Amino acid sequence: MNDSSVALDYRASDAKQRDSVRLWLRLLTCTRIIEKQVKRRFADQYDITLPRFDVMAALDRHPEGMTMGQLSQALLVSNGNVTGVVQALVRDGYVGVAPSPTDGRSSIVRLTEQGRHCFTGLAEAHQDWIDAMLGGLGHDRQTTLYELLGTLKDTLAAQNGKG
Amino acid sequence: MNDSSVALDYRASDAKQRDSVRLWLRLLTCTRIIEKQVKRRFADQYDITLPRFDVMAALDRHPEGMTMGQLSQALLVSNGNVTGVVQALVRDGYVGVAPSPTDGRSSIVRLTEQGRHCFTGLAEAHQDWIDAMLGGLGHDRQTTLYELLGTLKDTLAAQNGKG
DNA sequence: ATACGATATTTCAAGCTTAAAATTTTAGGG
DNA sequence: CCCTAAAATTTTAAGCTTGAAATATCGTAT
Repeated sequence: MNDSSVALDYRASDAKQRDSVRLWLRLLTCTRIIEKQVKRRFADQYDITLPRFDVMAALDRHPEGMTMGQLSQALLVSNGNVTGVVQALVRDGYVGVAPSPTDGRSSIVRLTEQGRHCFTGLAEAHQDWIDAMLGGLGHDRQTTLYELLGTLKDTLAAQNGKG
Repeated sequence: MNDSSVALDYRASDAKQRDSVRLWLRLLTCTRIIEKQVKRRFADQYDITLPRFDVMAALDRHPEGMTMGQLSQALLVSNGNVTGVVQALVRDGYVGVAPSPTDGRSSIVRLTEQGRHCFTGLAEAHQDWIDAMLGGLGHDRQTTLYELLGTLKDTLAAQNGKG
């Protein structure tokens, strides 16, 4: 068992290693650990990948359907990426694609009945896993962490505008 | 510009969305934003990928060299993955591979002189970017966040042992 | 009507990622 | 020396990811 902070902490013994880099590495480590867990459990227990879950989650929130472009924007991934993931979900019967009635360029992607049913179970399991993984923090620390990450997200967004 | 928290926050309007899931989504969003920034800057300014930087960073900390297996362990990625990334770095002249003198199965990977020189610049830029991105938080909040993430990492590790 | 710029999507090439199978070498017992 | 189990690595197949190029369609100005 390798301690991931040590693993990812390049130049750990280097005094020049700046605090913010250490913070970043720790943020990255925590995220990767959780992501890996979730990914593995989805694969083991539901034979589904994280990107497919993400697409289904987005579609679940939009029963009216979404275009490829909307999906791409919502998930922060490229257009071409969405194409492949959606095609896989179509093959599996979880989503359906229909031409847009108003725009010949667009197609509307929707969960099928099977897809919606499947996703319900997926989402519930997902929430349980996350609850179990983060619950150990305790309510107060979770709240503080949530707020700090909110501040971080805001400062990042502010820089994004400027830079 | 899309607000990523909204984007990733599936069932944002659903009261059943649990607090820990919201926390997880925010953690994920922050990490992805920073990772994407760093990735893009490495690509634009140095024509290098994140995984290659990671390998070089690990090798920089081990001037004596590392085996493929050690690299794989240190970076938390698979064996086969390391093979490809190292091969790319060899092609670029940044690392060299030599057979292990003691174990015919193993090869020792090291930064070349060019690789070490290149990495110095990379690491400096990397630290500057992270500093700029996280610095806006302020020192106290950075410290608190660092500590909270440490606690999270510990509770995750504890579960890993049990689960 | 037609031409043009903008928009939506797909295709493509390159690269990262993993798990599983195959390969090679080591080390130890006959 | 041969056999075998374990260990290190590579290969392979499948999938995700991106950015750029190619298609197709829309809307509009002419």
